[in-house]
Amino acid sequence: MNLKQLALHLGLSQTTVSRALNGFPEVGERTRRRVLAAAEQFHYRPNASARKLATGRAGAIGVVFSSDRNLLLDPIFTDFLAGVAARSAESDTDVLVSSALGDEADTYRRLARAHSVDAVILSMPREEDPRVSLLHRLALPVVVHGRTESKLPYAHLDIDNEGAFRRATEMLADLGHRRIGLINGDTAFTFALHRERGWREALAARGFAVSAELGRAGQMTEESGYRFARLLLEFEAPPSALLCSSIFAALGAMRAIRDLGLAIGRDVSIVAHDDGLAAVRPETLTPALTTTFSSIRAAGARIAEIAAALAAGADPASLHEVWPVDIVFRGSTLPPPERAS
Amino acid sequence: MNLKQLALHLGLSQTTVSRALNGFPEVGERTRRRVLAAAEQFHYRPNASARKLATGRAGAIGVVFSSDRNLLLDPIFTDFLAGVAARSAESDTDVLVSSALGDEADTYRRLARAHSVDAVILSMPREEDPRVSLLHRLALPVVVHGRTESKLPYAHLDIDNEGAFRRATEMLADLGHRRIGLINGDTAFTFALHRERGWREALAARGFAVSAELGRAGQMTEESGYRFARLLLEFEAPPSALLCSSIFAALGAMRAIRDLGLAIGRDVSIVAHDDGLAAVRPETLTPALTTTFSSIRAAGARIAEIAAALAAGADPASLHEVWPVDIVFRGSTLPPPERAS
DNA sequence: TGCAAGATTCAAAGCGCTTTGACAAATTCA
DNA sequence: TGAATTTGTCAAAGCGCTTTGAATCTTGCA
Repeated sequence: MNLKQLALHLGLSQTTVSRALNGFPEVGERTRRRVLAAAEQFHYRPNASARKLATGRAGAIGVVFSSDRNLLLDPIFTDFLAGVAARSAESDTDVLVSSALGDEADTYRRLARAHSVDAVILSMPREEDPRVSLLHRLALPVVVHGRTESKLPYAHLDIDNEGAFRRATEMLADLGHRRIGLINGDTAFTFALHRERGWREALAARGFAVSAELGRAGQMTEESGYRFARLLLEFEAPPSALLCSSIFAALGAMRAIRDLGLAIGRDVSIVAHDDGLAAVRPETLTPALTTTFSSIRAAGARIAEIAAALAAGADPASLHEVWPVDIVFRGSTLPPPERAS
Repeated sequence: MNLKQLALHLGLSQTTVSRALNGFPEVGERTRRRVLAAAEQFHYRPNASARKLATGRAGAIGVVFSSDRNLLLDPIFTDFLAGVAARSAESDTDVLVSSALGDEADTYRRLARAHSVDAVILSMPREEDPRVSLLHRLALPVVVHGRTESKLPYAHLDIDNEGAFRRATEMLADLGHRRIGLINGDTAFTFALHRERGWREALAARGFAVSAELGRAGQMTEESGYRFARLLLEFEAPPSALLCSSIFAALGAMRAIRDLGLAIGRDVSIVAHDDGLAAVRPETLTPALTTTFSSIRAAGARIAEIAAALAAGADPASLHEVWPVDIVFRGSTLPPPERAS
């Protein structure tokens, strides 16, 4: 059943039916009701492609699997995407997921030139990210999940990674910790850079030595969490507390602590960033994990809204949000054990 | 730059340019080369919507976040989707991700009637899954990731869950284990049902009592793995080995074993199903985990191919695959400790 | 009652592409 | 050399929708 048939059936013009369906004001109330009823009855749905062609808008937003993480996939992406998809569904927008084969820039160019999407979501930005200016040149609106250095006005939503890790570090310092290790994501990415900065600043503010060797960055997997934690804890003067950039890394760090015959909390405190994944809940671990928490799913949902606004022509310069991050205090953080130092 | 402009520039008709670009045979070789060169030069890309409208095919496949797991998201979905997206990119097909708000059936109806996609991928099917017949009625080709009871011909790709868990159970039995627990996914889903069946059959084949209480099913999270393992291990006659349906559940089970002061492997053996996630690698754990392994990413890639074939009109009845599952023997499985029993 | 203003409705022109059926040019064959 | 093919190209007709600009029908008011 298409518009023509529906119009024919109703004895109306396609124009009127289209307008009635799309809520234009110049349609009589009686007529509108008739149209709506018939559309309902025949399960009429405008053909997506035809509508796109006529309006020029794709009615879709794009998400590109960045090649950076193409091999090493981040499980939190599911939650993020679920947030995006859920909110997009509400505004009847499609979500197009593309994988960048080879050059990621090509993928964006393809999306732009084929007019497949009205806006794209850019994940895991780097401090200097050429993608933002590329998209600007392509005139493809973008909302960045995170932040990047750019003079160009670009919409973004980020969480306060710096503040979160600063406060977490301060909290550990308040408990008496002097040597606080950081197990971070790859600092090529802005979020990791910000976290490192927060940690570094808090240490500096207290006058603690900021030794680079206490800050490690890499993949946020269980295994690398384990490896880094072991490395740090086997130092002459090991840290008495560890900050982990992901729950998976924290799992690895906890394993390392145990493997070394130490107790989590009592011997080595742990704070982890929690994105709110259902698969591993920090509050159910033993001991329950102190976390910096921010729901990545909620971020996805909000980003979908921003993308929709952008697609509708909103000014990117006005679409900036930085969400505060909660610290949830639990059993994995205790004062450091008594020591000579 | 659109087709018209390109044709104008070349002094050719739109027809010829279109045909040249799409590789039709009736275009002169010289002409074709000219057209291709110009298209390259001007970065011409056909407008996706226009092409869809003209051809009637959406050039996209759909993936629906099932409401079943909408709240409790599965991190392995990222890997699956990455596989789908990567392969789809090769065949220039879009991947549309939709979230089912409310009734999932509505989402499929919407996709079908708006002709947004040429085929859909159905994940986590149940034994009796109304979605398959719904999609059949909607004439929307479907490829099921897993299997379901249905008389209708439907394409699917599944892994041999039953065989995997049967062999894993047999392997444990061969090591001398008599009481083997199962920590499974929700048996409302076929994959979990099959795994349970494999476990059950192996036990029965050896003449071991198949006590229902040794088989537990629920979410595949760390927490529920912990809970179930604890429950089982606190029995009067606890299992000496545990089969876990996911690496996350295995992580929880390992924690439970340790919390009870037991040793993984020596006191309680563990086998887990490994989907190949990078975030948690069974071979790097202590002890390294014995697993049934099948890359969910590879499955996603192959499913994208099947979906493309379906979209191109292939007969679903001919598109069935069941992949064998490898068992990878590692340190977490040892003979059971000597006991009175 | 007559007419301007407002409320509805419509026919037709795109949107940018593919594809059909016709036509011209080049080639082959008798 | 002329007819019969084959090859290469084109104009035009859609695909199903939105939207413009004009036409028609109601009202309200003088």
